Amino acid sequence: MPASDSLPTTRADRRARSEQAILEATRAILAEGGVPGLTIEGVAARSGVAKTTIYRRWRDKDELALAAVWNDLASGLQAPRDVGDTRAELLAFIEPLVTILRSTLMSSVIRGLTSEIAQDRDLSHAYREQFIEPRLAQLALVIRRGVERGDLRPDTNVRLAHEFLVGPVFYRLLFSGQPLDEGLAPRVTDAVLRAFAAQ
Amino acid sequence: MPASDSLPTTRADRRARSEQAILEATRAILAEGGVPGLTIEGVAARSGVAKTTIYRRWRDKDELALAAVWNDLASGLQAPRDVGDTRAELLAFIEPLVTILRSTLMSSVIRGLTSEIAQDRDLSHAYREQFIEPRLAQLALVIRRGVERGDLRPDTNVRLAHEFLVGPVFYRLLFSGQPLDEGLAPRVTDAVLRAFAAQ
Amino acid sequence: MPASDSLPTTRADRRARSEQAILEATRAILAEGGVPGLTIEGVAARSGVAKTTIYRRWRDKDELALAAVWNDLASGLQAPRDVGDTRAELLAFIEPLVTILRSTLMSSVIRGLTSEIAQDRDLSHAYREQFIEPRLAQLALVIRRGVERGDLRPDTNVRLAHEFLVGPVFYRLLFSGQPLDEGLAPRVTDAVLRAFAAQ
Amino acid sequence: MPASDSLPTTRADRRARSEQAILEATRAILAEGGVPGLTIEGVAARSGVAKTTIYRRWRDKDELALAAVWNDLASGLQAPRDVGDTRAELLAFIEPLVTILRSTLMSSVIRGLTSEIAQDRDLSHAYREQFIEPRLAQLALVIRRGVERGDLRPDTNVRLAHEFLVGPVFYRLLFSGQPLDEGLAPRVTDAVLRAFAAQ
DNA sequence: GACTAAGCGAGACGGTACGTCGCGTCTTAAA
DNA sequence: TTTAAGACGCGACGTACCGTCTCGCTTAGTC
Repeated sequence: MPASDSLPTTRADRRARSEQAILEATRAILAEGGVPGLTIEGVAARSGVAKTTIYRRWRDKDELALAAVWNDLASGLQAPRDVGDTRAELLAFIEPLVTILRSTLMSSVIRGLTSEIAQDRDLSHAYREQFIEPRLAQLALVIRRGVERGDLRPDTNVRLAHEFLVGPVFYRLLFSGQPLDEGLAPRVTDAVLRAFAAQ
Repeated sequence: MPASDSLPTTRADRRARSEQAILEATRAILAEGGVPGLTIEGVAARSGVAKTTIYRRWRDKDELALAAVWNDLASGLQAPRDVGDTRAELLAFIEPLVTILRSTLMSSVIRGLTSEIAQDRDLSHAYREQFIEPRLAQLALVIRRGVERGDLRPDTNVRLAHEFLVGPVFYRLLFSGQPLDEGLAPRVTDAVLRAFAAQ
Repeated sequence: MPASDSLPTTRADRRARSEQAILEATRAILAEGGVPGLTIEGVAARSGVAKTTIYRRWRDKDELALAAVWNDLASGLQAPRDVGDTRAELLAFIEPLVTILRSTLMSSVIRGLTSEIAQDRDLSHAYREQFIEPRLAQLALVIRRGVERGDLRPDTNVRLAHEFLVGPVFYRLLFSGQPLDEGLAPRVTDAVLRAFAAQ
Repeated sequence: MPASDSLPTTRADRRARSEQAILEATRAILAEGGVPGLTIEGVAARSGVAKTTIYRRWRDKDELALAAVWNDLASGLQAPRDVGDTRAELLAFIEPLVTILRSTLMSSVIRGLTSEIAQDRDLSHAYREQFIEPRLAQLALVIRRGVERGDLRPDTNVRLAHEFLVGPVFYRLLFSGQPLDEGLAPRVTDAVLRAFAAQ
């Protein structure tokens, strides 16, 4: 801070620094009390930032919470590479999601935000645009390769397949309370393979 | 002496009458503004009942909202009868759920309560106990008959099958925004039949 | 008649017994939390009596509190006997009041009731009628004897003298927080004697 | 920083403006219904201020009520000037108190607050510190001059004299209901003069 | 090198709803 | 008839956060 010329502190720098402070504080609070424990006032106090600074960047606490976990969420879900094995690729598609949702932070954030995502027009739109659509695109490639290999029916519906892959995962997370254990991804994958097998 | 059909006003009567007034007001408010628009104060004002009377019966607005739709939810989901046709019975299991969730009231309530169900220990416990477990029991009968008929694999896992049936439905409701159209139930049913087909 | 040898329980008995239970509970609660801690609901719970039974006898918690300490208050303040010494008789008039108000129970009750006595028409009327007037009558006798003995001026105003005797005591109790110590009564007495001395 | 003298709506300004609105509303409500009629919610509604803003400044309605009349109370009770006449100065000490307490507003406020002042540690402390002690200091000067003039005994106890002057006034206000008429101050003054006369 | 304006911290404010307390009324059922 | 039991409408409480709105300070980039 005093370091005269060490940190040139452009406006963008200041912006970035307070943004980082906010997101870190948000993650810390989320880890402690989940979405219900998250308040803008709390984030402001913890990050040493003014409430207005937070409101300048995010509309409400839901957007903030999503932003706080966005990187981890997005970066953990990469497109499966072509490994010549449809089952392996489907597994590579769904396994990371299960793993991420097993983490306390991410699971509690998703649990807490689901109602908002399901209700808020803007938030749901953003969620689909930025999260679901890219995932569908990833899955479409896997399925196309599976069809070409003769593993999957040519008319396999990508959306439906996606719903079968992730539906059970979210259902466990949100409703049934069944564990997101290591057997889940393979079992889901196998069921999908059978459901959409060629012939 | 019971004055035939006047108003005998026993304690239970008063209790029941204000309970009805509360639940009706709750449904009306839910229909208008969904769970976010539901406030205890609003219900009290609309039902002509004191706030305390509401708090005497339900811990918070989530329990109240669930109670308000409970009857419709539970009564709409009956065990499929044995009709000698596994596909028809699976359809009879999942179709009513899709239909119910298509209604504005029920879908907005479920959307709004999901986060609470997923986060609140008591509420999630109650939800599983009173809602999921009975449904699993219903499905178990259908699957047993399917196995006996040679339609389903003997080792068909009821929980997994249930997750495959309802997971896509809730995923549409909460995240993808895809419509709960008439084709959904049959498509889900067929996929499950293939995924767990005998042989 | 049927009650064989147990308790004949006439209606008056029941009435008296619950009244005693109420007053005892009231005193206990007053001793613990003073007038602010006194609630009708608390008294009902503690005495095992229904709220309605309390309301049948006393209009509100102020009347109840006053009733609960009434006996002690009234019985402690007897008319000074003629002992041939005006100073001794004035002392015998004011000393017991100071002593009573030194007790934790009585002082906290008076502190807590003062505003009600000062504001409520009925309560203030009852207080004057049942408490102040008898005391004035007691003091009038003392003063008349003092005048006859030549100790006090013949035109000594009883009300004014009374105000001088008790005013400082209540002022300490309510406002100044000065102790109601043993020197207070004599000092007040002497001042009054001088203020109204003959000649 | 100096802000000259225009209308720059500084933070202090906003603070002062809402404070004035609150105190005015408080006085109006007190005038109408006394302390029992005073509610924070009522003050908020009448002053157009949020409840929280009131709670930010005063702990409860008693502090608020006291604050609302504080100026009138304090400004009305000035130290008697040296006029070379002890009786006149004692009268100048006690007369304004009687006059103030004759006003409907002030008398009803004091009646309503007395129990709180007598019971609440903080409030009673504040009352003594800010109100009684300054008055004792005023009276001490009067008495010192009276002693120097040979009107009062050299060992005249200021606290006791104060209690004799104000005790009767408050006793009338709170308990006896006797009027605070114009004769009261002179009679109290004369009695005190006799009680503490030199020789 | 001085000036402008962006961005920020600070924090007061109006507001909504919360969940709680105790009031005093009322009705029923038991003694 | 009196009581206990207890549900109820009601008013107010004090609290938690919300999102908005200045206000000055600090500083970066422009003239």
